[in-house]
Amino acid sequence: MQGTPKRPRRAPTPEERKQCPERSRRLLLEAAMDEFSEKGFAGARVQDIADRAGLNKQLITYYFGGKEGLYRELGREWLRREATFNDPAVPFEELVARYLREAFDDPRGIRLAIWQALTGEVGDEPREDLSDMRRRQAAGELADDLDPAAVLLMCYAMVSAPATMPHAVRQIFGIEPDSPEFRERWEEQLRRVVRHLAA
Amino acid sequence: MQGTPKRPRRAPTPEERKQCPERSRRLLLEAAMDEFSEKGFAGARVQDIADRAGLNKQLITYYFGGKEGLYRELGREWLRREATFNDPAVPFEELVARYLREAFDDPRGIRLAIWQALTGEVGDEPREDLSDMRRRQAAGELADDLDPAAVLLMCYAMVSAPATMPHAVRQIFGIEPDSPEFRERWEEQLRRVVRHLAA
DNA sequence: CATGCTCTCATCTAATTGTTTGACAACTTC
DNA sequence: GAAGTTGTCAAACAATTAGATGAGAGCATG
Repeated sequence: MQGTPKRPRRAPTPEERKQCPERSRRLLLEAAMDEFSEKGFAGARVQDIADRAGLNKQLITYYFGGKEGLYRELGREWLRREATFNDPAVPFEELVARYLREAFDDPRGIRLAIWQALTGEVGDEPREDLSDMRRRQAAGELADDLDPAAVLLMCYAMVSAPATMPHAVRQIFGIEPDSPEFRERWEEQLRRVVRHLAA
Repeated sequence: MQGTPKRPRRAPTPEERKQCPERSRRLLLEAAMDEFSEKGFAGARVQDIADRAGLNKQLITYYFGGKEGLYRELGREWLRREATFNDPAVPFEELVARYLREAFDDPRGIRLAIWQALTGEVGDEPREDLSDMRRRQAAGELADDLDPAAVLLMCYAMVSAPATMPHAVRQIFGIEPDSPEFRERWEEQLRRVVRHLAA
């Protein structure tokens, strides 16, 4: 127990030290999104999150009250972003394609959602509004014999598929789920299927 | 450190003690399937698995070499079962419906697979055989403009959807994913969609 | 420049958890 | 029935990990 007399701590980049509080919070959230979406809540390590953010892990307790608080905050944040989609003016096929591209570009949100679903967490999201789907059906964008709710769920499932079952993609297609080839092929097929559901 | 002098251990049901080795293995595998499919590898506790099996947790090491060994064995076992499906004689719509019922009756396999996918485990399953799908397409069970591989993946996704996104089911349908109402409704819609993909 | 507040860090602590150890019962074989 | 093997268990162990503690910088305000 010899006391290394506390080295004066090397400068933590003084100029970017100034506006730290908000910056640190942001860094932690970003790092947490990476870790949690990759390994889930149980699998993620606060040490890894802190390392990734380049900060001390105690800050997780300081800012979010601990690992779980950080996780919850992440969920809340994602929910806020989620809400801002669905443009009634754009055709359904295009809407789905947009969602898909978003999912390809950053699968973390979907992965996080799946993890939450698997671990049985119950976020109290409001009941989904189906009136837009019904309108599209009435406008002929969707066959009359189909249930708008079911179609919506199927679209979710298909958009998420590359993230939730990458192994199946490899097995069936023989290519990597995140390769440009697959992206293109999957989007095209998704569009065709949507068209089939209109006829 | 007073030695409780080892109570003679209450009888572990002597008659069913006889054929234990295989029985214990089986019990552990079954319990492990429950736990792992419910909480994933990181979330599952060997203690819980042992409790559920009514056995001592040390037996997990004894039989499977530890938690991870048990997990792997489970994956291998599932793969064996998976292989025995796909009857070329039965129409595609019916095939999908069967898969779906299987998934509803015991979602553990699907949940386990999703968990493995999420944690990025790479089981080296062989390349999926698409010749049957192509045959069906040629026979008119599938529209010509669709990619058989894509349709197959979509079916997987739709069958798994209730397990992978129960939250979405509640949000969109407003009912429980495992309720008979939903089961029925989802199967019917799945059938209709498959029919749409044939036209 | 002293004082106080905010942000940050290194270290310690307590709890959890997978695995090891050693003992002992059941069954088999001789 | 003695000896050895196999199956089972309880308790100890070692590693991991989330959170607590306390101290020290940065920066504002008096």
